[in-house]
Amino acid sequence: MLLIMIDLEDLRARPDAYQKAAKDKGLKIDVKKFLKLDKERKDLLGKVESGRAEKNAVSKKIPTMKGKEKETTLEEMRTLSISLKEQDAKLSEIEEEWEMTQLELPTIPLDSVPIGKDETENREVRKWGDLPKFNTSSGFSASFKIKDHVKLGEDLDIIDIPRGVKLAGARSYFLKGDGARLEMAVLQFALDHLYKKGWTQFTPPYMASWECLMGTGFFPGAEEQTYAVGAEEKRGSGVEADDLYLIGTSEVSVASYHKDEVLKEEDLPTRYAGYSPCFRREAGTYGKDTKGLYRIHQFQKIEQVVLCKADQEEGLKLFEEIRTNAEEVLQSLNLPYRIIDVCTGDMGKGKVFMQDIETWMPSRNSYGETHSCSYLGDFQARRLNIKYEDKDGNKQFVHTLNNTCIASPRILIPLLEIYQQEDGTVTIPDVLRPYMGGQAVIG
RNA sequence: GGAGGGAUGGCUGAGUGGUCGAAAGCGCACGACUCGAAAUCGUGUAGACCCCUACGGGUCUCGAGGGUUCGAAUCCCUCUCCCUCCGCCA
Repeated sequence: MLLIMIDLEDLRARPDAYQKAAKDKGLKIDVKKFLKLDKERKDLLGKVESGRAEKNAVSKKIPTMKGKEKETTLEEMRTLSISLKEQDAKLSEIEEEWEMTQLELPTIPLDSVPIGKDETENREVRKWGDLPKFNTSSGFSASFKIKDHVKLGEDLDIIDIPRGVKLAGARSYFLKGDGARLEMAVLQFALDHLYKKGWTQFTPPYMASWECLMGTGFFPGAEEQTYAVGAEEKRGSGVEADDLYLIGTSEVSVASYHKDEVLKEEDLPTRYAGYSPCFRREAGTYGKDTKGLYRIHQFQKIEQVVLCKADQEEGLKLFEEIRTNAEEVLQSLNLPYRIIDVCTGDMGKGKVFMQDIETWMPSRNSYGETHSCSYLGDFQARRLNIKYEDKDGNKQFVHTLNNTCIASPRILIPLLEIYQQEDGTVTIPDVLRPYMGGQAVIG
């Protein structure tokens, strides 16, 4: 099955725009070289196809032939067959590279996206909420001794990192008692928030195939970041690996829900809320964010996944919608946050527009990423082969978007640290109390 | 884990080497009939890629990959998935 992951016509029409996008996103892609390969493929394909056409035509006539004519024709056909096979092999070789290169090609970001090489060039858009009073520019200094979430968790016996590490190695943890209950409460609160707005809740598979990881754009690229299941057992001779992978976000499963389907326009946009544990190897992050629950191998997340019409205006409207949903959750919890325009170098090859939400974390004395909102145009839809039929009966690729609604335990960092009291207890935010049997305090 | 059966177009389902990208039925679209509708009749109805201004033409696809053959839905090998029965089990 031939994979076409990009709008080839568009690429052929304006290669410079793609080359610029690649450069801005920091990708080592030579668009000219790809186009050369593309042409090579096309030329050879033409040859191979006309060869096959001839073969097919003659083959059709063979049953009507007799005697010597038949003998010589068969002999000729045997020779033709062999040379066709050689050409086929060469074509496959070219197509393999052609497909692999396509997988690396970027989408073109919106003009409004800041151009920059990494996260240091992301741009703050706006802030919401007042920073907690006990926090000053020098970090913790207040009328009482402030604790970070690790100390709070330890003292309250609601987070147990040492035992997590004992069982499963670095970046593992237990939530315990009210800590575990608080996590469930905040997750359930976020789910209900979406449910009230008509969103459809999903508990998806937590394992997904290579096609899903590739289709959502995580592969190639994030292999090192992904846990594979059954990797040692390669079977078959297909090009696709048939391992399963633990998902790093339910976006992988939920966006793949309609893989290879043609949807009806009136069914769009879909508003899907995926709940799942998320697994990340965090390879290559040794020494980074080693303390506490910020960067860990396993967490839980409610993710918003939207499929919509191939219309940028509508896409951006939905982008606002899903970002607002997340903001509303943070506002209900009264957690200060800011919105960040993610720059080209930090956004990933498939993204067209991306904003992060960062929530204030006293122990870091800074905002820390808690949400990531993305508009991917038809990037995922092409890879996943998800189309819709518009009013005129034309089939088009959908556009996809996604945003975190809430991710835990990272959100527990601001939650515990900001709501801590002088007596060492933690006040439970009003909106979460119904989910904890009316409980008001952890202490 | 043991034993069998299966995978064909939107669906049901025929097809065991060429006349098959594929019967028939259903569904759907258009047309005729009708005041209108139902029924009936007629016509059409997979996708991807390539060539072409267009008309049109070509290649590939019958779960996936490979093989045999001039020629494969059909024969051979490997894999995947689904179903039924038995066992086990949250």
